[in-house]
Amino acid sequence: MTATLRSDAKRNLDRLLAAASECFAEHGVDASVDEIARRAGVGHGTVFRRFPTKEALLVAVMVERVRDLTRAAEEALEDPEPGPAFERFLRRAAEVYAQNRAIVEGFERCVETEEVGALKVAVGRLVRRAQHAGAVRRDVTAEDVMDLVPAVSRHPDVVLDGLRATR
Amino acid sequence: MTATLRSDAKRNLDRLLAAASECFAEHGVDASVDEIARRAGVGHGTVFRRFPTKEALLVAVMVERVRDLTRAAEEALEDPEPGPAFERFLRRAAEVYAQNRAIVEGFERCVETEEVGALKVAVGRLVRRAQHAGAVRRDVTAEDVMDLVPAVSRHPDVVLDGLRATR
DNA sequence: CGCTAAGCGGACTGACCAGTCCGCTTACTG
DNA sequence: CAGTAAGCGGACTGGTCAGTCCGCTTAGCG
Repeated sequence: MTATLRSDAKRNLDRLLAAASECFAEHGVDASVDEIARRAGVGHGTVFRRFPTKEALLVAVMVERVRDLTRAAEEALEDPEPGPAFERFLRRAAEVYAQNRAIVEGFERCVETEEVGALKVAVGRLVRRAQHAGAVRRDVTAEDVMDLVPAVSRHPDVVLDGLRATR
Repeated sequence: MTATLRSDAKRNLDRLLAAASECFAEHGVDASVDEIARRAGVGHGTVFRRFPTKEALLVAVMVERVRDLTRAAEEALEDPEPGPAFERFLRRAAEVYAQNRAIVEGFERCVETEEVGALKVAVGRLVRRAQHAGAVRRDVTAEDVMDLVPAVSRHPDVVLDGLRATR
């Protein structure tokens, strides 16, 4: 996929991705390319040599965050207790959300990537397993749960209680 | 406060507010002044004759929405059943939220107005009354509840269950 | 009606931003 | 170490936006 880069180019690319990740997290998807380039210590022409548009850079960064979450979900699946594992994952996702102003809009830009597909699969398993164990109400899907992440980040007790199996 | 306006000016102001309300609802706070003016059928110079900045126009519009909600909360307070009245108000607020892309950011711009103060008072009463009646858990405040409106709009059953008194 | 101040709208400005381009620099190859 | 392609950055473009200004229009008073 990526042809071999010259060593300086590789270093700049790494810095660029790190700077973009920070800027998007701090300022949301409206963070400007200029600011990202400045923080990375490169000219902004360099940004567009690596990514055709700002959008492509955003997606590249967000896909990384999605992978982080997928990994967290898969780890939770290895926990023998379905209910607590589910809850731990949700709290983790809420933390990520709280620390990244670009998450919601960034996600929307990624919905068609295979990475988001993988996340949905992992969360789906996590949810169904918890439902099977009687820890989570039956009428919610993985998408509902991911939808509720922002609410969990601000009011975990209320939302987690609401998600528990009724009766 | 407002000096008497010439009849044409009054008509334009009314149209302007209506157009702004629609545009902000549809496109969020980033709706452009040009589009608002176009929809109102006026030149955009007219916007700035009535409001010093776009921000001021936004606040004027949002304050109206806040008043609507305050009225709804006060009506709910007249319902003899605290629990259902609280729930009905929350669903109503969620509807308003769902139909207005500017609500969240618009609210932030109004937090210091007396109108938002009045809303908080009314919702506070509604919440405490429902808590007294055992219909709502004790550990939430009016602000928590208003915070949860977006979540209610998408997942009313989960969130309302979470808000009910436990045990 | 005629006078005038209130009102009007659109041309204009300056700030900002994504994306392009090109002359200079530098890491690697042989 | 020399040649060169890969890489670089910043000037430039075109578009959008909020906010200003001024010559024209018109509501409404006397």
